[in-house]
Amino acid sequence: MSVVPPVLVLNGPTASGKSTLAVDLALALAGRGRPAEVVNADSMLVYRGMDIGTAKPTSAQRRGVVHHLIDILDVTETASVAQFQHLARAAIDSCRRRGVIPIVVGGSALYVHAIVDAFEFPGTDPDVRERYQRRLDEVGPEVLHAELVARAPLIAADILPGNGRRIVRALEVLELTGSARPRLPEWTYAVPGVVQVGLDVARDELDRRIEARVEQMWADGLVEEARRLEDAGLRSGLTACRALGYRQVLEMFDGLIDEAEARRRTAAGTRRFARKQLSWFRRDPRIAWFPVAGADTVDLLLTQLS
RNA sequence: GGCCAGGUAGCUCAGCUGGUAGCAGCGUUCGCCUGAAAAGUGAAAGGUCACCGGUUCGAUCCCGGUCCUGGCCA
Repeated sequence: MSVVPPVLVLNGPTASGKSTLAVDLALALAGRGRPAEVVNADSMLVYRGMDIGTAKPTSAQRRGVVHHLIDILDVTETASVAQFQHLARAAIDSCRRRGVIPIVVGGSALYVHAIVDAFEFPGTDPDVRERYQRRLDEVGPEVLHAELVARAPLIAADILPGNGRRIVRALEVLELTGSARPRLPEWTYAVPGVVQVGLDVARDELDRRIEARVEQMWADGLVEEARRLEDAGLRSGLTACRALGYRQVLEMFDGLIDEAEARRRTAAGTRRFARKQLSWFRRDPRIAWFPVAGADTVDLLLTQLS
């Protein structure tokens, strides 16, 4: 019998142990004659050379399980949700055609959302974007927001006056399509057979893990890695240089803060990031939550797939 | 032991010699989120103003004392 394999989405905040669990699960599935591969849905694992600071699973940690969409961009390149959506859906399709279960490991909630749900992006134009971006730099978000109000009050109503980024994009979309960007849809899967689970970790436990992880990154040579990437053009990119850890180390290179402060801010920023991830996950009622602690977690997840 | 500066939100501090404190920064909690998302953004909750007594209609702010912290001098 040839049934189309399900798509398993593994959600969870940073440092919750998603990557390891994904491999455990893939191996367990393979052991039952159901091959599985990992599809990365983390916006920073896509960068070549960003290994330590992103806690990218090493080839040893991957234990032979195929991982998709890792190391596909240089740090000078700009990642984008729309592009990622396309690539991830292609990877998922390729797995399923081969009878392989794709395990999507989600770090970036928007990415997961865009991959799995009915999500369409209205297009983009670098010149138009650039123009509004420049204008934002000149006049500030409030003025630009007022201009948006004048041109499209309904769209403007959804965007707070302080949020320059979204104002720029709204103006870009308005100019390109002549209409509002599509509203966030209801939770409707665009891909069949999706099963979403989440890893639940107690808040204080999560904070401890984050602290330990940052400690480990420094011990493993994050500063040196950042130096190498700086030589490779990290600063000239838009997205990669914003990654937690790297951003703080760059500030350190600039003499703005000392090393202890860079480390402290990395941990603090990571904690905040984890909270943002959680608030995003909370919105999605389709995620089934599992405690991360138990050794039987893999078995629990297997029952979700049968 | 003496002198000086302080003890205000979880932390760092602001507070015109009196009318029951600050849109403060950081942290915390919660929300928003469609081509940069590890990004970008909004809001809320936190205080017996060290303690005791006095002056006053009224004291975080004035007076006396106590305790604690940091610095200087012995």
